[in-house]
Amino acid sequence: MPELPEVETIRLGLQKYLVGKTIVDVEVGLAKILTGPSASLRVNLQHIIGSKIVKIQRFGKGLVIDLDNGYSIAVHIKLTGQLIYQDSHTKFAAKLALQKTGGQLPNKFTHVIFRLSQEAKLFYNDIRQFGWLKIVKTDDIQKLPFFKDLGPEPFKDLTQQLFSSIVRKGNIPIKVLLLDQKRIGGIGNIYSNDGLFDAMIDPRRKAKDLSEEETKRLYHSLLKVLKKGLETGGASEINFVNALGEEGGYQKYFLAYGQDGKKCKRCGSTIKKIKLAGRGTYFCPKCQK
DNA sequence: AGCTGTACCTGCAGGC
DNA sequence: TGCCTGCAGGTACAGC
Repeated sequence: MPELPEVETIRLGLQKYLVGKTIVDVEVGLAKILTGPSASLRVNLQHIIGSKIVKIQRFGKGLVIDLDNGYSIAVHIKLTGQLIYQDSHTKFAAKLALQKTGGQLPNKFTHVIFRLSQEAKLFYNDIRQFGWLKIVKTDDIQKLPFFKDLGPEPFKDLTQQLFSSIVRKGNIPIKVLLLDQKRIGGIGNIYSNDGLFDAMIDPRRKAKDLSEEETKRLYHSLLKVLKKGLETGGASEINFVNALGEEGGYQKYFLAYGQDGKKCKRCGSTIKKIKLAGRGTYFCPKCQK
């Protein structure tokens, strides 16, 4: 599931390949995916066609493609969105990871195609159509609903002290708190499960009941699993691929996520699966206290 | 205000 | 084989 490490992996790829390219044309297959200030798609596209890509930013699980004319394209890939870059040199890599869809781009899940300078293309694919792309003035990015309320995020402004104060205020299970993007930005179901496993903390415990020492341990465990996710290029459990269409490797290192019925890597007892706030939650009932 | 439950979608696994 | 059901999870929003 795309979380901070997965979205950052995409950002790094886009940063490498998109910066300096000009948007020549845009083809939209599913209108609800790409929106902008106007109700007219044609008017919205006028804000980006002919402009040059200058920078790719990430805020939590959101991406922002900045253009040289004061406009940006904000992107949220949600669960199954993919941003895949292709030019004459990169085609082959993308083909490998897209065998499920016949190894072709575009495919039936391609909803937007950006035609770029130098014969390059950027495809937005999304099986479940939950994701979105929004054309917006660069100055207004932080006014968008998702970005406006985004909490501090690991490796940026989330210090250990800040994390502690957020946890102390949480009158909800610690796992549910970790998933709340308004409190902390960038963590999703995989890394919350694995972080809690690494910190040996029961996901059901009320956040404010954690001791200072446990909170500190959890902070470092979260950074540890997120770092592993970054190093391995993200988790490709469902549909995640990087900007070249290649899968990541973190799924080989899952500690607790998706491990129900398997042996706990630490104590050997069985990993259990429960539901917490409607989400699959995996933990070791023996060593997560 | 803050929390919970559900909608948004589609593919896929499992049961019969 | 094929139909049906439930499940997967990030965010937005209705409702308590």
